[in-house]
Amino acid sequence: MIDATLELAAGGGFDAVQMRDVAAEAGVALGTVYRYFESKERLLLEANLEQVEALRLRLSERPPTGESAADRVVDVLRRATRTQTRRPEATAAMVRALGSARREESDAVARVSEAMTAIITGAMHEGDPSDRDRSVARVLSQVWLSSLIGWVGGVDGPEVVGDDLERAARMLIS
Amino acid sequence: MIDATLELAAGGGFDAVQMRDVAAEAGVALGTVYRYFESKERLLLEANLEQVEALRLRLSERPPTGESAADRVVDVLRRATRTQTRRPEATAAMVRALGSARREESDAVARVSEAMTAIITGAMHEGDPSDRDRSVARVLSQVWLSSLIGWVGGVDGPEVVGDDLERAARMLIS
DNA sequence: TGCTGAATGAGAACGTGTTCTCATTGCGGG
DNA sequence: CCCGCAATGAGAACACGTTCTCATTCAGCA
Repeated sequence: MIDATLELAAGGGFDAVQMRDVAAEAGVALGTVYRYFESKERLLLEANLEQVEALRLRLSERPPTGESAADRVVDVLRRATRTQTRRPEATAAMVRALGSARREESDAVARVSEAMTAIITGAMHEGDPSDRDRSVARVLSQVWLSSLIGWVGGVDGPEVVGDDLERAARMLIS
Repeated sequence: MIDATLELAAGGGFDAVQMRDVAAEAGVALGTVYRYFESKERLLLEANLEQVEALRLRLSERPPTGESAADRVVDVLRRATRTQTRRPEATAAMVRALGSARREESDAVARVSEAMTAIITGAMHEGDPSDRDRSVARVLSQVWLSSLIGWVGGVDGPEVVGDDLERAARMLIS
């Protein structure tokens, strides 16, 4: 079902992910989709979580390059941004799910946000992050989300996301 | 229509703002609502814009207190946060509209975000903001949006919004 | 083999955002 | 006063997320 979701999302964004189509594409009944995912948002959030975890895996295999912590964080964020902007429709669908999540989906939203924060602290340096590291990473993940919302909403171009993140990272990590 | 929207939103959040009810409450036909607001999101975004402009007005009448730029910015952000968290349902409705806006509403999203950024640069000091000021304000408005999304989505408590903003402001403005 | 209960399939049904149709109203120009 | 026309009212109609119903399948078990 998640594969079907990603495929439909990549094709036409949020609106193209229609629950009936997800069910058909996955070869199950509509009720079965709702047995496992309580809403369309959750379905997209779980798909998003898979993507973020995949990113985390790729990063652990091929760690970020860069001399300073700031450089490494910028590298990670730009790589992530490039991955997202390469599949604009799929990203738009998942970001929209993030932005319109209800209370019932708060656990999924929290997992996505924690995964992103962990990716950023991981790029800073080896070992446990300090409190300040965690605060910085949290801010960056918030900037990340808002930038993506601006991009998928057509407010900014795709390059703005990376630039915003780089500026924020360099201001926060000295 | 915007008054009706705000009233309904204050009562029950995003889901309580039903276009038929907005029309009835405003004493117009459903088609008339759609003549002036192309979608439910736009209706809520225009309502949100009014709120943000009202905040800007209040701040110009009663400027933020504080010795340093950081203190003044924190004061503004905390006041704004208090205003929002006092009407949780209305805020939830408008934030959800912001988070799920489509391309057609990009102008409204941009206006909200610009208004917020202007409020923050205005709190820093008199006169024109520098490029760095603008970057800092942009980051803070992004943190503001993401924090509100986290709050209305039930991920964080209301106090987290203010704390996140204060931490971010103090890290960015020295 | 037959029984039981959970999972699933198939599809109807409902609510709400959105679109469409068409008659009515009201106003400015002849 | 009447015409033309844009705005509006009233409500049907449509699309899609969500819920519900009920029959069928199938694994585990006696």
